[in-house]
Amino acid sequence: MNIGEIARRSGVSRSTVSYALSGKRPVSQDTRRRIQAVIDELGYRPNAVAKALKEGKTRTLGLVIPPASRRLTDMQLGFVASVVDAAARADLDVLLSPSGGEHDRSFERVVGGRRVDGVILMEIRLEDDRVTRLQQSGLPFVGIGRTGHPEEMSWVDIDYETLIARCVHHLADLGHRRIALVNRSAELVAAGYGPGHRAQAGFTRAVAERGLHGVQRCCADEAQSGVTCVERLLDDHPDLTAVATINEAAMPGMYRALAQAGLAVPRDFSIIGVAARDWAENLHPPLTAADVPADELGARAVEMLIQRIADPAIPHRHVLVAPPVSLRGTTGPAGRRPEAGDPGAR
Amino acid sequence: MNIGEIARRSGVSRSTVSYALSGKRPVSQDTRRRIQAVIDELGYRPNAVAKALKEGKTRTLGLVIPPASRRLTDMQLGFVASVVDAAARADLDVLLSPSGGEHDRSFERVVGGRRVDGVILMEIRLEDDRVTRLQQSGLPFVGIGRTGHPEEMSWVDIDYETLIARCVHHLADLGHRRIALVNRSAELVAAGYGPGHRAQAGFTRAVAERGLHGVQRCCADEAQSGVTCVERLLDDHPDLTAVATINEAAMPGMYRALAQAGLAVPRDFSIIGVAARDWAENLHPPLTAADVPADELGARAVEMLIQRIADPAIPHRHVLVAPPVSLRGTTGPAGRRPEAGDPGAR
DNA sequence: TTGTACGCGTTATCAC
DNA sequence: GTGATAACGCGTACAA
Repeated sequence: MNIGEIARRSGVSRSTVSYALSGKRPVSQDTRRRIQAVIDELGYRPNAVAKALKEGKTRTLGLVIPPASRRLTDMQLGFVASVVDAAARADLDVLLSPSGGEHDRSFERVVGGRRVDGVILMEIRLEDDRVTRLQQSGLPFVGIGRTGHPEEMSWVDIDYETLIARCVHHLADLGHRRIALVNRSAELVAAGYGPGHRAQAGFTRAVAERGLHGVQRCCADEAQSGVTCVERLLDDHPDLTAVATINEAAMPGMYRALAQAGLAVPRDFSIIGVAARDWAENLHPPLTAADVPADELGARAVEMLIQRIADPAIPHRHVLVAPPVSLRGTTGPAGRRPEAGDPGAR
Repeated sequence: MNIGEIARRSGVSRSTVSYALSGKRPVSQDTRRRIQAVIDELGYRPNAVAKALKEGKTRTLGLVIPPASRRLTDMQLGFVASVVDAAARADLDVLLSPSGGEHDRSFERVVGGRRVDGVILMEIRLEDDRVTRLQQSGLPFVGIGRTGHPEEMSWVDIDYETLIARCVHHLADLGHRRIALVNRSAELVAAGYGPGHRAQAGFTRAVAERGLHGVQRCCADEAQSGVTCVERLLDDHPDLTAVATINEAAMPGMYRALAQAGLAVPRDFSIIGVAARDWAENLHPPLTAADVPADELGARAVEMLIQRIADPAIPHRHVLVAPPVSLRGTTGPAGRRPEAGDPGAR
């Protein structure tokens, strides 16, 4: 069922069929109708692969996601959803490449095989092989996240450093003196995961500026780890009165640990984070958080990528968002933790 | 940077380069090394599009997902993750098609344009245009879910009818007499969404078998709707003592509504569901549920699809899973609901 | 090992 | 203005 078959049955040449379909050359009403009738009858659709080969455009975007084995966070899912959505609106398809490791086969197929017109990269590290690979391949790409050399690529990112600092200041304004940062997993931070490092930097800076006492902890990206992480924090630092976090997945567990320790939020303990907007809203209780507009970021990344594909020579663009903190009632004035056996803790 | 360029620089013909790479014909050690040196130097990788055109195989699977706009449930995400994962293990890429409506452009591009070797379809309705379209296209496909004419396609599915019946029997065994089914959204059920209808059927049947009093409710797929749905159920049926549900997304809200009504689970009220295994485990409290092995189903679907691609003539296969109910403590003996103002409710 | 036809749609070029 | 011919994109595989 190819264009030659349509041409034969309509009694015209292949090029005439092509012109009739694309409209790039006028074709007489009569011929056009005859061709269309055959097409409708046989249900012919041009072969997208042949078209892609000829035009050198696949009309497909590659989306590199973390390996499916480890669960994606809600924010990551928000990115994926918005990228897929924005691409569909531009009549582009999305090819998924689940690749975390260094020399991933899926990544190599998509990038090396020129299966896509451009790539969107997630979960970028400060030093990232995939970025290097993409840069030398010349394939247009946009990061959701950035490396330690952010000038050399196009990206959209969340300003974790500023946002965590903002969280710390908010807590300090409420009178908290001893606070903790619950970061992403130790492996991720050790691997040079940007947000983890930038959150640390922002925390350290803000804590110093306000003369607070700050503790930092890594925590695996899942609820149970959130439980044990907070349990240990409470044990080790009886005078802790608040936590800031960028670890969405651990949040439900952190709530649970506080409840089990008999601490009411926000009366006895405050908690604040950086999280996807709708996720923070739907948490129970809704979390006071810097609301990351995941859907907007994915759409911006797609838009930037489409521009780079159209003209790879344009200068790199950088979008750094620092959304305001939405107060939803999980932070309050620092009190004294009603800790049994340590009534005078400060 | 194509195969001709490599051939020129190595001083051999294009076909020799091709054979050196594929190994389908012997090539002398010397020539092979010379070719490999050029390839390494230039970083040549065969163009996947040209290869796909020549071979008539894209080495890509299409995955049709619900439109990204409405959030995917945890079970759907589990399907996507396991499909992507299983495909990657077989060195296949996955092309996403977010399409819910009838004549979706993305779906038409993927199916009509022969961009993929096969398709996995999710969220199938009893009457589903996309299934019809795929059947007449001749493109191999496998459903995660099935239509009302299940013989005419290959699928893996969850036996919601049996599972909900099993839930009802479990509740009946515990002495519950008045129970409710919380279904998926009214629109989905009205549109002929299979699981919704089959759950209804199983519920109706089991309730009749045990002589119980059953109520059915549709509920939008999100937490807030779960709250109002349960609130209304409790209002309308003061003697209700248990709920069974297939609506994951509404569950957190249902828990909340029970807590706010002062009902302790499972002392005052029992709740049971059909849900993805790890999701049910991580809920708080962990939900007594028929544990759907989402990862296994996705992998099975991919495996079946790969077989159908290899030989489209093999008979259709059907995998219907009915996992056992895992008791996690959200069901207990029917008591009397400690309802203020209605102490004698039965 | 090499030459070459092929898969399929697009488009420049030529002819009427 | 319309229609047809042929080359092209790139890798594969048969015939020589």
